[in-house]
Amino acid sequence: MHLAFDLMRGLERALADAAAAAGIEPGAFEPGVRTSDPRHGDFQANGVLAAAKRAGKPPRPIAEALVAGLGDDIRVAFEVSVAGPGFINFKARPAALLSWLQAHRSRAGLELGASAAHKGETWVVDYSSPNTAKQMHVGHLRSAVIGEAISRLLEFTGARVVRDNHIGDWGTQYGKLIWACRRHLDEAALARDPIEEFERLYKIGSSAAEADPAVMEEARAELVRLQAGDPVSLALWRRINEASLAAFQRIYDRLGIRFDETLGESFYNDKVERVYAELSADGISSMSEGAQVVFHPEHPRFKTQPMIVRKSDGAANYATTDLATILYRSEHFHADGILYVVDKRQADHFEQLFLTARKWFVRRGRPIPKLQHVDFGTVLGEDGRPLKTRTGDNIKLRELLDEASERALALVNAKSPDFPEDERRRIAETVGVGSVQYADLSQNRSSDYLFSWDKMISLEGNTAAYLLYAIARIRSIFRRHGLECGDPAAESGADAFQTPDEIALARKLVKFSDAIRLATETLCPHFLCLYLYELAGEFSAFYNADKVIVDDPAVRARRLVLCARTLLFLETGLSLLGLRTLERM
RNA sequence: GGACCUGUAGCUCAGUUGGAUAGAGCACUUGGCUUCGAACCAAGGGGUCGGGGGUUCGAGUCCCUCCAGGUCUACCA
Repeated sequence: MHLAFDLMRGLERALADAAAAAGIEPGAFEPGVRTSDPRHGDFQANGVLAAAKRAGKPPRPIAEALVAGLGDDIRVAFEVSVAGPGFINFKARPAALLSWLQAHRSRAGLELGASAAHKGETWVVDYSSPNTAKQMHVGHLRSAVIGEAISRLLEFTGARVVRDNHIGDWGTQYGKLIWACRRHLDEAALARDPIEEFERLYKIGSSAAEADPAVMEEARAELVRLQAGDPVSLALWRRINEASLAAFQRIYDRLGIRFDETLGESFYNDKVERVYAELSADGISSMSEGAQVVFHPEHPRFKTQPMIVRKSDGAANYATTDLATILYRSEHFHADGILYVVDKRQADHFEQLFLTARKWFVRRGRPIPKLQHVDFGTVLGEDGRPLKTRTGDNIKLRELLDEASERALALVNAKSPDFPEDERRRIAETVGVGSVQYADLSQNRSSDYLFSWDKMISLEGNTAAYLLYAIARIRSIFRRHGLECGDPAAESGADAFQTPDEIALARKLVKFSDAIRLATETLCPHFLCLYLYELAGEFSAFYNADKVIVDDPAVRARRLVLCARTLLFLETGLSLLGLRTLERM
């Protein structure tokens, strides 16, 4: 029995064929296959109702005709029935479930099946993108975590992914910072904690400039010197960047992030002239109040609210570099798509940016990449306001991860006191950081979310710890019985699933492909989280009801298939979300 | 003022883009370890899906309107 990776797609094709054979015009029938409530089956086709409506005929006879026209391969694999007003239900037979699970037994095999979705495409993912000379704080968490998960999902589904950290390493704030560096730099403090020292210096520069117009003027002069390539200014600027990137990387290491490119704003310094010139020559931009701007007359708001591409003082702003960046990504990486994993408050900016870029590219006859703002909401404290410390400062990301790790360590110490200390620490870091990542990913990214230590680290419900625990239990079964996970020998002779809990788990397993497809299509990792949580839940129920290591070799083999695949899917799924997993905890 | 987002169980959230009797977790009640890890499982109560109108075989989901909260709205990113 051959079953494709994506069972839903297979059913859609079979139904389309049956419709053609039944004389329904192509285009008049959209199969509309969805996963369904387990009470009804595994998949259902909703399309007959709409087609019948259009044709002005009763739906049930049409559904029955389609079912009668299905090929033998479908009938062998599924129980097919017509229900209600005209739904077609498909319930996978136990033998088909086993067959699918035997065909998808490795990560490489899953990837092969999934990679059809974006094969041959190049996607640039723009995420994290902090400003240099500052610590990363909670505000930087979501972009980093969501961006990494989306990058991994796209890669898994066949795309070439360019992870680009578009850092803020240029702009007016560097004038003030360098002004302060020249006067107040404390080399000892810099050696101890460079970012802290730069933050201190920036505060000095910023408040001095605010208090004294002469200082402001000097700061501006510093910026001009830097832009002119003054060696002392440039050396300071490089030091700031190096120290900042090193600090960022320490956070990224803990989150499992590694960028392919770090092309910050400064990289586009010499590329903005072309933006000014082309937009102006193409008549896309105009002059208003001394600035070069783009209006969009067809847009209800942007007909009066312009996008400023060059400030009245002649300088570039983020709109300018963002346009130059799109051009670079298009010409240099040949991007088919560019994703911006950025706070939803910047929605207006991206809408203007994309409108402008498309007009510009159309005028120049360039291929237009798909442009999407992958937005996300704010992290809120338990008072419902943006998460801050008690004193009103931003919570540093390093301290947040430290606390997560510490809280997890207290738990590991309580639950597994006999493990060696260094292992307990490693487990705590994996559980703690993973809990932060998972808490963020498991919620719909577009809405704000409430950050609660207790919920996150309580390790109950839809949390990282629950999934990691399921993995640890499966690993334990194999370890205890001296078996290697996924060893074909241990699985040979398996017969079809029989008990209710075996069948329920197997039915959940074969929907892995659907979860990957859904999460990737919508760029919403929480769909994958939800699937993994439900999978772990089905496993726990099965584990509680059916003993795996039993004497009957056929029963043991089929249960080992379930254990091995649950483990594979949980580990693959978590790694696609950017989480590390554990052997034991 | 305008535009956009949000409103689902006491609390925190899902709801596969219009499908069948709206689902989880927490909290609460009850039961389950001499048996592969109880960081677990099983069972139970809890809802006018913010209000009202509409579209259709069918609406938490789409359109209109009102209410409440949030965000953005010309040279910061």
